[in-house]
Amino acid sequence: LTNMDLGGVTAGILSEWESLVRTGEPLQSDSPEPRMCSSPEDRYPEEQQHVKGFSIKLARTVQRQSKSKMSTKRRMKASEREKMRMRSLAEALHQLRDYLPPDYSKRGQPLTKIQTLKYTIEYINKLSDILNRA
DNA sequence: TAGGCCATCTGGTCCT
DNA sequence: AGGACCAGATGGCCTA
Repeated sequence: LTNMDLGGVTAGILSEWESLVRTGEPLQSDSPEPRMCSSPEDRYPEEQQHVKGFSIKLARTVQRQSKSKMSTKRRMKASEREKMRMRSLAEALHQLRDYLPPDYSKRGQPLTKIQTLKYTIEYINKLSDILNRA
C-alpha cells in the first residue's frame, strides 16, 4: 500500500462523500464486482434460509415457548424484523469491505466482520494522516 | 475434530 | 403497545 495508492483512493472516497452529502443518497461502490467475498444472499440462498430457519425455529419454539410473554404472532414479527436488521448490518459490512484495499486480505479470503471493522479503523487513520500532512 | 465465523431466534430494555 | 436495539444461546458450515 503506497502513498500513491492512498492518494488515489482518498480522492475517490472524498468525491463520493461529497456526492453523498449533496444528494443524501447512500454510498454506492463503483467497483464492478465484490472483490473477494460473497454477499449474505450468496451465502444463504432464499430456499436454504427457509429450510434452515424452519428447523431451528421449530426446535427453539418447542424449547422456550413456555417462557415467552409475547404472543406468538408478535414474537414472529419481531424475529422477522430482527432478521432484516441483521441482514442490513451484514450488507453494510459487505459494502464496507469494498472500500478497503485488497492488501488487507493477505490470504485471499474474505475479511471477517471483526477484521473489516478493525482494518477500516486502521485505514481511516492512515488516510487521516495523509490529509493532515498535506 | 476443534475452533472460528456466521445467521437466526429470543428475552430484556429503552424509546416513541 | 409496538418497534429498535442489544446480548446470549444455538446450530450449521468451513478450515486447519
